[in-house]
Amino acid sequence: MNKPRQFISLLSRISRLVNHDGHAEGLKPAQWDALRYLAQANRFSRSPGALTSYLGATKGTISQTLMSLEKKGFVVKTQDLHDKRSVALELTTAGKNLAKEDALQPFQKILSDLPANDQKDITTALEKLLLAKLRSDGNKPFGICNTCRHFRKNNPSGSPHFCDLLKEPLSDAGSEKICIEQAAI
Amino acid sequence: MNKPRQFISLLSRISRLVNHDGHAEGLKPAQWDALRYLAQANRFSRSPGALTSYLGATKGTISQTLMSLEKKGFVVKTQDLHDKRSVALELTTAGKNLAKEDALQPFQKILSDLPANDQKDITTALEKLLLAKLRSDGNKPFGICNTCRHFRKNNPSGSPHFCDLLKEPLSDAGSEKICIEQAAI
DNA sequence: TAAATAAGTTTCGAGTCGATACTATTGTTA
DNA sequence: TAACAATAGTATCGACTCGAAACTTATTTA
Repeated sequence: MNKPRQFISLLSRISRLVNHDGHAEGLKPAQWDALRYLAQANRFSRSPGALTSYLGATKGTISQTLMSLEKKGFVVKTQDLHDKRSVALELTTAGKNLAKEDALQPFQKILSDLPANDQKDITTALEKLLLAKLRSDGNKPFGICNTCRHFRKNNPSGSPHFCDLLKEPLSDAGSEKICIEQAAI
Repeated sequence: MNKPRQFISLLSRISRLVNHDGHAEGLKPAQWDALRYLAQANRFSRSPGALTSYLGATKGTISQTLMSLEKKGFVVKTQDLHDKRSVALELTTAGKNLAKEDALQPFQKILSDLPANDQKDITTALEKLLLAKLRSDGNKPFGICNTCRHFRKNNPSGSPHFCDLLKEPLSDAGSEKICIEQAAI
């Protein structure tokens, strides 16, 4: 069997299993993806547009998914004060609790049951593959705030940290979250 | 950011990108999955039931997917002679040609552009993860025929190889294919 | 200020997917 | 061997997915 075909097979089979596990707790895979994102994204990144870009979907699809999550009581929408076109998304308490019971927990368990160096190798491999694909597609990486070139640690006045791009203060917790503007140093 | 969440994020994001690429050439991801499988499966494994088990879907869903592929002219169904309940699936010439232009080719290119040892590490990692998950879910591995405990190489009389489970001769090409009965040695 | 752009929503059509019910055929068992 | 169970698939339902395209408001830009 030739190597190329093997890689594609592996990738598609794993994706399928991931997708399959995404049917849990009455949600669909896409809804879990949105919930997971909203639980991890910082306040600059919790909008339908950011979610659209993160998930690589179209605006219409995201709109539908958010509508479902809102109807189920996991998400609330509020209008942005500065830009009246924009919508700010927030998880409800129920949404936050559900996000903790992630549908992909079984997969997490699989990993945890493997030897420690396998765990590390697998995570590293997935990271490399994801970044290469994102770069190739020209998509934003959506990395962690405090790994960004605009992150300024320990700003003396006020909040502990600072975003030099958005000119906004950052809390300790906030700087651990996913940001749509994150760019490698 | 805690490690567990990171792994789940990586996994779900990659799955999503894979799924996204699966919308190509007028087919859907599930249809590509079926096409890819049929292009690789040996004759004992080209049935709706085997495909159902391989893809971890329900019989109804597979029935629908196959109906689409049949209507598009990529698959033909024939009734099994021995068991009149069973259906044998075969790719048409168009189906075989399409399978060569796999929708996940872009992903393959991503991998090929990485350093050789990264390619190997990533493939190995995916293999480990997939096998661990399949084992945990109690699913069949659907491995390659000639890596099976029932594979007998170079049977003297007639065809070059032999399956000791199904008591059937195996060609060289056939023994390179995916089999539903494959079991680790 | 008019035109372009951007953020979201709405609608459409084909497909997905789990669940359930159903048909036909084959195996088992009493 | 007749009755029952198991197996291979199909059909239908409802909620959802997803790309595409049309459409509404806002906000920029020229």
